[in-house]
Amino acid sequence: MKRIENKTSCTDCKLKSMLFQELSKPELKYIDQFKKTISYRKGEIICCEGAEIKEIMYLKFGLVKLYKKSLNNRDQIISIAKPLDYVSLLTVFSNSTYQYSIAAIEDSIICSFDADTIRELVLNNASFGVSIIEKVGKTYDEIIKSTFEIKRRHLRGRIAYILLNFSDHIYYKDTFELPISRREIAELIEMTTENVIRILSEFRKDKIIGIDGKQIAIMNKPLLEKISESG
Amino acid sequence: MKRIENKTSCTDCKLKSMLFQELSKPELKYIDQFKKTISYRKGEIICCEGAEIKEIMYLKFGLVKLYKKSLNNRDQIISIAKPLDYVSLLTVFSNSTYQYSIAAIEDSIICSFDADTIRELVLNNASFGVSIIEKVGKTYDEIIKSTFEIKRRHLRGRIAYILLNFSDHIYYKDTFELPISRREIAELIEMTTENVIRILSEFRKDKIIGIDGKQIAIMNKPLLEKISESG
DNA sequence: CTTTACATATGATATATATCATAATTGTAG
DNA sequence: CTACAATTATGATATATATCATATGTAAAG
Repeated sequence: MKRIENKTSCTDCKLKSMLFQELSKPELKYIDQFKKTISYRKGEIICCEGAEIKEIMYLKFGLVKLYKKSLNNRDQIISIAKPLDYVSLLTVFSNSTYQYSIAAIEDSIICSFDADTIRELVLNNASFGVSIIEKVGKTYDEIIKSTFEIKRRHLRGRIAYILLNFSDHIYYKDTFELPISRREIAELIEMTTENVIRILSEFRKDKIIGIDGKQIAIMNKPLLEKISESG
Repeated sequence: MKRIENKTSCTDCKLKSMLFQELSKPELKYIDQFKKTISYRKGEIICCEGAEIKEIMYLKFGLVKLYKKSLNNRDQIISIAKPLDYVSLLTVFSNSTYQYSIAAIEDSIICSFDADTIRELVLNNASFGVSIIEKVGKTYDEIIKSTFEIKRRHLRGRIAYILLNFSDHIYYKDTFELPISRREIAELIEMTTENVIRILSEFRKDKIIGIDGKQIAIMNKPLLEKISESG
């Protein structure tokens, strides 16, 4: 189902900024030879935990979820990543197999580079290495921060927190379409699907949000923020 | 309360292996000039979340906890680190302030290097940079794995899991002294202090473990493992 | 077009876990 | 040595959350 395209060269790509800004033009041209640009449809799996890592992937467009599978069919979503957020995968330099699975939760475009080639580049360009350390470290710190924030809240607070997160840090709008199902929200903030649905309904009845399927409209943001903080 | 010593030079240090093996002798001599070796007593705070990062610290001996403070006086322990486990701090290259607090939970010895000096070294020695990426990435992946394992268990399973963790990955013995209080165990595996105490007592009554204060003896390991897996 | 599976929805009930209360023990500061 | 605080301990109770049951709507499969 995945389609490979190859239009933009790395030298012209505006999205290289975060990571590849340390690379020279010749270096960019060099990695461009090994680059694949792959589109994934919403729902498609990009990589599976345990599989061998052969390439380094960069999210250029879309939204993906990082998750770990649990035996009892209850996965845990580690984080939701958006473009520029990070090079998926974090694990690349430290492990030979993927430690997480990744799936597209919106139509996405991934730039994929041969892992050995990137490794070679780092050895020849230390400041490129530093920018990778910086980016990877910041991403992990954010994952840990977010886990911390979720764990310290009760269910209502968790729902409020995650709605505000979509609004303030992903869509930058008070009206948006949830990219994931109620079940996946449950896997993201550690609760049951029924309670996600129930609390969303409560918020709707209290006129804090409007719901139309996956469409969410935040109607009383101050109250939602208060619930996120203390509820 | 912290005492600064300076006996071993980095060139002779057996603990440099993980990270500094990529450095040449002159480089080791160079960082040696900026190195401080500091001893901390059990209970002492090594650094505080939010403070400016001026040095990179390496745990040479002892045991420390990485934790985040919560408003309601209920901290969350992110992980327990032992020597060679990692350079504390993970955050060093990605943030200007500490994202976690660190405290000694056993008498510990920390090697502390000026952060700018290390940064400079990385820029001059790319393979040193690669080894940092590898080590930091692996450490973060382990933290996320352990969080995943704790979240998917019920309370009894969590207690079993953490006891096995001390036994199998920290002390390599079935009899050991807990380095942390029941309250800290609660902060580590996300439950209340009372329930930690209660379940430990249950395990004692069921002859799975022996308890004498902080001294723990695992008496029925197969059963403890079964509880960790499915209980 | 029917069948099947999955997502959303809501109520009733069960249960795991937290909270509250109290006491003994241990550690610690004066 | 005494006084105070923190830790360990256990029981009773409250409550947050999960589980079970059932229904409707919606999307995928034959």
